[in-house]
Amino acid sequence: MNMNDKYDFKNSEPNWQKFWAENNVYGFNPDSDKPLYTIDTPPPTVSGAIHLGHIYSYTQAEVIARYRRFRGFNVRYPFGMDNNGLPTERLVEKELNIKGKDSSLKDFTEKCLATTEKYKIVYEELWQSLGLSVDWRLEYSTISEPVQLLVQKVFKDFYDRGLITRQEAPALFCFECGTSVAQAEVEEDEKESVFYDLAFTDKDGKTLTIATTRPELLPACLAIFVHPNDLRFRELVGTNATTPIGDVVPILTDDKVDMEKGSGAVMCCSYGDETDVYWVREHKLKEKLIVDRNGKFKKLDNAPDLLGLNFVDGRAKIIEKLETAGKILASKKISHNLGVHERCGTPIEYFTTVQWFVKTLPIKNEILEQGQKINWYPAFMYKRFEDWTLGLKWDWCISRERFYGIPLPAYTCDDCGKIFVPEIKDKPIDPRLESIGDLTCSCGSKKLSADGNVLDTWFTSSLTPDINNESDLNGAMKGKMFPLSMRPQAHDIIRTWAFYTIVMAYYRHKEVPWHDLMVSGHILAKQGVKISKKTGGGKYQPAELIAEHSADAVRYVMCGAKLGQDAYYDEAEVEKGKKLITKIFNAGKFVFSHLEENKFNKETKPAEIYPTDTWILAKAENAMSEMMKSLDQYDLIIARQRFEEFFWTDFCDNYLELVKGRLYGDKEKSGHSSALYTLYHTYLKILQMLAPFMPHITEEMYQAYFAKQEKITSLHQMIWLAENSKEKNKNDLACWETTLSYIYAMRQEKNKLNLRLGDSVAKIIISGLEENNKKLALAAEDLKNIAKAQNIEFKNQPETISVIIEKQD
RNA sequence: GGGCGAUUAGCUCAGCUGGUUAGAGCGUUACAUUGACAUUGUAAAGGUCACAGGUUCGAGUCCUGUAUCGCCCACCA
Repeated sequence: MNMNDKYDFKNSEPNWQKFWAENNVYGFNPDSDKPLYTIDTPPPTVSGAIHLGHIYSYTQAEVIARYRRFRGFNVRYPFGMDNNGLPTERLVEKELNIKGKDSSLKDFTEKCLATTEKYKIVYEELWQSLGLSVDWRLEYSTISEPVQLLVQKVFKDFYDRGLITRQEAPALFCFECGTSVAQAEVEEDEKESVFYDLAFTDKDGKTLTIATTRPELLPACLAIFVHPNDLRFRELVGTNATTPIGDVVPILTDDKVDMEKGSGAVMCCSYGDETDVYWVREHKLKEKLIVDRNGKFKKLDNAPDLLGLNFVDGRAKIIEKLETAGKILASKKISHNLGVHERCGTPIEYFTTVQWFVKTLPIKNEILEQGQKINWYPAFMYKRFEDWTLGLKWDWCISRERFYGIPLPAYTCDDCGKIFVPEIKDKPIDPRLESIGDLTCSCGSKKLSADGNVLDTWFTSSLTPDINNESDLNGAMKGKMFPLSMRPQAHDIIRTWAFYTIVMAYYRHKEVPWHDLMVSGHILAKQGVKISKKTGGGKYQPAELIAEHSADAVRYVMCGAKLGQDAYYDEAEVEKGKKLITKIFNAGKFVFSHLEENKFNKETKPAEIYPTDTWILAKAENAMSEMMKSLDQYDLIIARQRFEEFFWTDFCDNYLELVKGRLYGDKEKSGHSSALYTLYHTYLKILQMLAPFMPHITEEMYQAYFAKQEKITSLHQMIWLAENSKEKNKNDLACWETTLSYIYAMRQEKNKLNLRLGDSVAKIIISGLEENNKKLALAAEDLKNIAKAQNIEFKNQPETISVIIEKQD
C-alpha cells in the first residue's frame, strides 16, 4: 500500500462491488453443510423512486445478513421486485399518461413490463451501489411465470379447500381505480365537509331532522334508525317517515345509534358507511344501488336529474334542489377524517359487487397463535399485529378489477353462475385471453366466461417465503427451507405484508413463515415529515447521498437508531461515518507501515506476548463477543457503539499511544515483535467488526495488507472468532481498565502542571492497590513511554488511584 | 375515543436484566499537536433524565397518573 494514498471511495466502492460479484463472495451454496440462514427480503414495489426510507430499512437488514455470514451461516439473501398490480399500473398510467381501461390488455401489459424493466435496472444499480450483499442470481419478479404459476396453484388449492369463496356483497370500493380494495388498503385523510340538517316528515306531518354529510345518498335511503331508549322518538318507532325527496321509509330502532349525535335519528342508505352495511344485513332491508360501477348515478325515479353525475357533483345538485325546496334546516362546515384509498387518495365507498375472499375472520385465534410463535424484534411490534387481527371486520378481499396483475384463474357459467377453477398444470393461465376449452356446465350451458379480475398483489407477496423456498435455483435445498429464518420489514406493513404472510403460511404449511421478524421504523425528514412514496424524500435522494458521502457513511447513519424506532435523518450524522472511514484508513496506514517495514509474518509467533498486548487482545475479543450478543438480538446501534468504544478509545487513543515506544524502540527486544503481532491481530479484528456496517473501506484495508497473509479471497468470507470471554479474560480486562485509569490520571496531572503531553518528565509515581501495582509493573515500560518519563515508581496505598509527576530540572 | 411508541446536554441520539460523580457524536471554550490521522488529542463548560406521586437501602431505569409529540386503529349521522 502506498502510504501517501488517500482513500477514494468514489473509485473504491464500485471496484469492491465488482470484486465481490466476480468472486461470488455472497453466493448462496445449496450444497453447503453450514447452518442455514434464510432471509425473506422485501421485494420493493415498483411504483417510483427508491427513497431514504428504503435505504434505512434495507441497510439494517443487510448488516444482519453480513453478520450471519461472519458467524458461519450459509446465508441465503435474495432480492425480489414486486412489479405488478395497482401500484405499478398507476406508475405506468402516470408516466405514459394513459389509462389502463382505455388500452388493450396486451398493449397495456407490454407497457407495464417495459416500464418495470426500466425501473428494475435503476433499482438494482442503487442497491448495488449501497453494497447490499445480495446473491443477485436469486432475484425474482412477482410477475414472472414461475411466480404466477405458484400463485395460481395456491389459489386453486385454497378454492378446493373452501378457503376462498366468491360472494356478492357490499365491499370497500374505489371508484377512481375502479376496483374493490382490502381493509388494509384504506387509510385516513382529513377532508373538509359540510354537515347538513335535512327536513324529513313524520307521520303527523311534523318535521323530523336528520343530519348527514352525504345528502346525495338520499335516493338510496332505506330507513331511519333511532336508539331503542331514546324517549324523543318513542311515538314514532314503527311508523313511517317521508324523505325530503318523497320516499316513504320506516323508522326502526338499533342500539348502534348514538343518541348524542345529530338529532339522534339517522338515515340508513345503501351505502354510506359500514354501519349502513350492518343495518341492511341485520334488518334485512332491500338495498338500493344508485350508482353504476363507474361511480356515476344511475337513472333514478326519485332523483332523475342526478343521472350520470359522480358523488361530488350529485351532492351539489341535490343540495341545490333541497335548498330550493326549503328542506335544508341548517348546515355547518366540518373537517373530519375519511377513509381514502391509499393508492390514489379517493374516498372509499361501499359497492355491491361479486368478489373473491380468503377466509380470515374464522381463524383469528389461529393467526394470533402463529404470531406468538414468531420472535418479534422489537417485541412490542407484536401488539400492532394483535390489535389489527382482533379488529378485522372483513375477510381478505383478493380480487381486483384491474388489468396488470396475476389473473384470477376462474371462469363462470353465463347461464347459471357456476364457478369453474381449472387445474393449474405447468403454465399459468389467463382466462381473459384463453377459453377454458370444451366444457359443458352442469346446467347444460357451454357459455363459460373469464372472471376477468386480477389478484390483489398482497396475495402474491404474502407468498415470498414460498417463492424463495420453492425456487429452482435452490438446488438440493429446494422446498426444504420453510420456515425461513428472518423477515425484515417496516412497521407500516405489519397489517398487510406480515399479516397476510402469516395467514398464507398457516393455510399452506400449518407453520409460521419465519422464526424472526425484524421490524424497522421509518426515517423522517427533520421537520417530522414522513419520507415516503408520497413526499418522495425531497432533497434527500439516495443516489446523490451515496455519491456525495459514500455508501459506507450513509450505511453507518442508517444504523444509528434503535430497531423499530422512527428516526430523523440528520445530515450532520453522515460526518460521523466519514470521520470513521478516515480514522480506519489512517490507523491502518500506521499499522501496515510497521508490519511491512519489519517484514512481519503471520506464521512467526513472538516468543512472549507483552502484558499490555495480552490485555488489548483480550479487550478486542471481548468487544467482538459483546457485538455478537447485540447483533443476535438485531440490536445494531449497541453493536455499533461497542465497536466505536473499542476502536476509537481503546485502540487508537490509548493502545497505539502505549505501543509506540516499543515500535520505535529496540527491534531486537521481544516487546517489539509482540507489538507487531498484536497490531496485526487486533487491527484485523477491528476490520471484521466494522465490516457489516462498512463493507467497502474494510475490504480495502484487508486487501491492502491482510489478503496475502490470510489467503482468504475477501474479508467478508472470514469467520468471527471470539469466545464469550468475559470470564476467561476477566483478569486481563481488569488490567487494561486499570492501565487506562492511570493513563487518564497521568494526562490530567500533566495538564495541571502546565506540561504538554509530549513533554518529558523525570519520574512518574503511580499509587494504588498493591495487587494492581504488581500487574502494572509488568507493563512499566509502556507506561514510562506513554508518560515520557525517565523513571517510574509504584507506591502501594489503599483505594485511591493517583499519579504524581516529578518535573525535570 | 382505543392501542403502541417517544419525551435524557444547544442539536441528533445511546443508556441491556434498577447500584457509586448520567454517556457518544456534532456544536461551544481553552490548550496541545501535523513522523498514523486535509487532522487528531487533552481538558472544560453544558442535563431538577417532560411533570406529579409511589415501590425500594437505592430509579433515567419498575408501578400509577398527567402533559406534549409521533405512529396505528376507530369514529366517519
